[in-house]
Amino acid sequence: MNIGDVSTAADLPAKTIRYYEEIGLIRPARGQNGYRSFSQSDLHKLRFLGRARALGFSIEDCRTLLALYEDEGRASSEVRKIAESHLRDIRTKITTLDAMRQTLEHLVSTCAGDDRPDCPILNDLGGSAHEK
Amino acid sequence: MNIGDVSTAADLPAKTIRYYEEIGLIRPARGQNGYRSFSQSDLHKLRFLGRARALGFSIEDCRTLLALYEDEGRASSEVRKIAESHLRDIRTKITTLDAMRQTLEHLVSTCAGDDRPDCPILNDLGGSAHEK
DNA sequence: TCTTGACCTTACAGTCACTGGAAGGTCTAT
DNA sequence: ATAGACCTTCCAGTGACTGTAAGGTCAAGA
Repeated sequence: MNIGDVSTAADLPAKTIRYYEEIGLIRPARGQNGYRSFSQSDLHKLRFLGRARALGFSIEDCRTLLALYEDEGRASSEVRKIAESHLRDIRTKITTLDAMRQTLEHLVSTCAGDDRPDCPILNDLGGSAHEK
Repeated sequence: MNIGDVSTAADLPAKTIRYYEEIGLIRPARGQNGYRSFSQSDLHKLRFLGRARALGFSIEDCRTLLALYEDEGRASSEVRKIAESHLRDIRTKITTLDAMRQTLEHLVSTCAGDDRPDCPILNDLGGSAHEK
């Protein structure tokens, strides 16, 4: 399969697949014409990577997870440790974003949003609530 | 004030403040020795930027918000529009992260996490639930 | 056989918002 | 005079791609 075929099959941009090769996540063979020639195994890895990235794992986590996936003798505790650490990061991000959301929702709700200059959002950013 | 003073006062790294000058968010004066010389107004702007960034606004949004803040004749609808758009982005991010969190929590809970190789997390990433 | 267009290749720059480090100038206190 | 804490600029690196340019390859139709 050429890169366009696996791009469609794995639902990843061709650019991304080339990038994954560049950083050593996959090592597709080459035809005489210089084109990359992808095996079923390559495609399978790309799908694995696509799913792991969709769950927010970093490229380095993906590299480790893929190695564990290929290692028949792995301990599932290794995998679980990575997933739990990532889960903690995600929970932290959600907490941060939720605090932003609450603050912004409050500010937006108190802003008239008309053609007058008075604006609680700018007042808050300007520090009116904390100083003076 | 020198950069170290405003760095402390605005709780922003000196590196970040130099970067903000480089991209034209602030324009501190210079002393004869070439050191940046920050006014109270510069400090005020830096605090504004720090708060806006903490709410997740992009640098370009910050630039616009700062300009609106300085513009006595602005319409609050301009500000509200930016805040609402940003709020939508945040809500989308939270939704995405929450879906990741749920999937990961489920996967982690079904993984023994011991020294055996069997691992539902890797099985899922490998596509076992979707193919075969 | 020629040409068109869809595919493929590499290489380099740009994204976002910083962050790190090197190499050197300035200021203050001893 | 010197030490150390400041300050300066400049360049490179981060993560994970994405865009663009310049060119090579392949299959189908006139």
